[in-house]
Amino acid sequence: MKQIDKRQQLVNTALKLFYKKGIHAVGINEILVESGVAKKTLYHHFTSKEALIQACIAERDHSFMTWFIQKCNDNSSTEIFIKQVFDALDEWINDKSVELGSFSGCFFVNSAAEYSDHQNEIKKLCLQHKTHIKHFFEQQLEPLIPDKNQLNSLVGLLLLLKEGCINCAHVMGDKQSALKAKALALVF
Amino acid sequence: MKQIDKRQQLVNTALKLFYKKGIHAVGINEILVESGVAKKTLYHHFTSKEALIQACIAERDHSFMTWFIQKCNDNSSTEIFIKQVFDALDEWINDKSVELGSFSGCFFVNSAAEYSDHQNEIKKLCLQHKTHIKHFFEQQLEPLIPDKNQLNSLVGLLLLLKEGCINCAHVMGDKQSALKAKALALVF
DNA sequence: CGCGAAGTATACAGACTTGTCTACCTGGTT
DNA sequence: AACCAGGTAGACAAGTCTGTATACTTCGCG
Repeated sequence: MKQIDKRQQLVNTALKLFYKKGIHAVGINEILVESGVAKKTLYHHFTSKEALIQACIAERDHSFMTWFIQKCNDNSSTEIFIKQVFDALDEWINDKSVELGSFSGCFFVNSAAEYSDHQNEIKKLCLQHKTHIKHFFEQQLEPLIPDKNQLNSLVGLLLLLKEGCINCAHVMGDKQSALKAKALALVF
Repeated sequence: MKQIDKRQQLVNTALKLFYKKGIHAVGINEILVESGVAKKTLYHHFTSKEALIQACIAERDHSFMTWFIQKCNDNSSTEIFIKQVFDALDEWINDKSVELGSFSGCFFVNSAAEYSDHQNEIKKLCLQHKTHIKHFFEQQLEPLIPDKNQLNSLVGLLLLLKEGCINCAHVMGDKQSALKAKALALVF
């Protein structure tokens, strides 16, 4: 760690640009200019653009999960938990959570759409993030809902509404979608 | 119209490739080879790649709406209508509707993610498709639900669940998401 | 003091991109 | 019979992309 870790600087800049414009639309030179880092340094830390992309996805997975878990830490009742989940999503959608950057839909959905091959490493990493979310829901709700079937169907509902409101907000511009989703989730 | 309309041939091939791989990932030469059309012919029908992309989005909007409206034509009760909607989505997700091509998520969500500028023509066309869907829902349910508030909240629910199940199926690989969404929608 | 890791700056190779241009072919209409 | 819109094939211009190479600088540590 010299002054500011150049590797981290590259990942942060690349992630910001990839998230905003899409992966294929952003070239390496743009990332270099924006971050103020030399090309040699990039290829010192990463073997290729592909490796940089994978590091960005890992970074986003980590920072998103950290943020989300911290926002939804109270699982004293299902009602409280559900409220936390969609209030957090509402904050994200309406740019009230600085750590996630300007809202531009789900980075993993956007990125997965740019790769067709299901064996592709990037596509697999995107899917992995979604299972992280699912596991988190299951882990938090397990103590509250003893019946396995009931648990699974609530987790399924939450995932469906989460994906739904993120996409309605992104492509339809409905910035209240998370609050609508919350109201629906609370009716069970 | 000579034998087979070359313009249509180009749009069909380009749409298939854009949908599968993403817009930026597909070059014009790939479209030419795949469709067996000469470059001169492409630039005879379209001023640029951008114009071809726009034609593809218009084509997808048209073919998707035609298919969807035909699948959801019975609005004798809200229950029947909701069942039709999610059964149609289930067919699409599980590749039982040939006219939509191999399922790869929502073409409009995928495409919109590749453009950052909200003034971009392509992004606007993607948003337009989503309003077409919304208007269709409103138009079909209006005679069945006299109360405006109730109508709006049901339309909102359907849009949320529709986007949700499409994305869960695409990025999480949950091919039963449409049936789950149907069950939830029917509880109101 | 000197070494080596990490950095800057930039030229360059080689492949790929969009879009233009020339030269030629084909089939229907007047 | 002659014309011409619409087609093929492919070379080419001009630019962009990733990744490599060269030459120089800075800084912490033994």
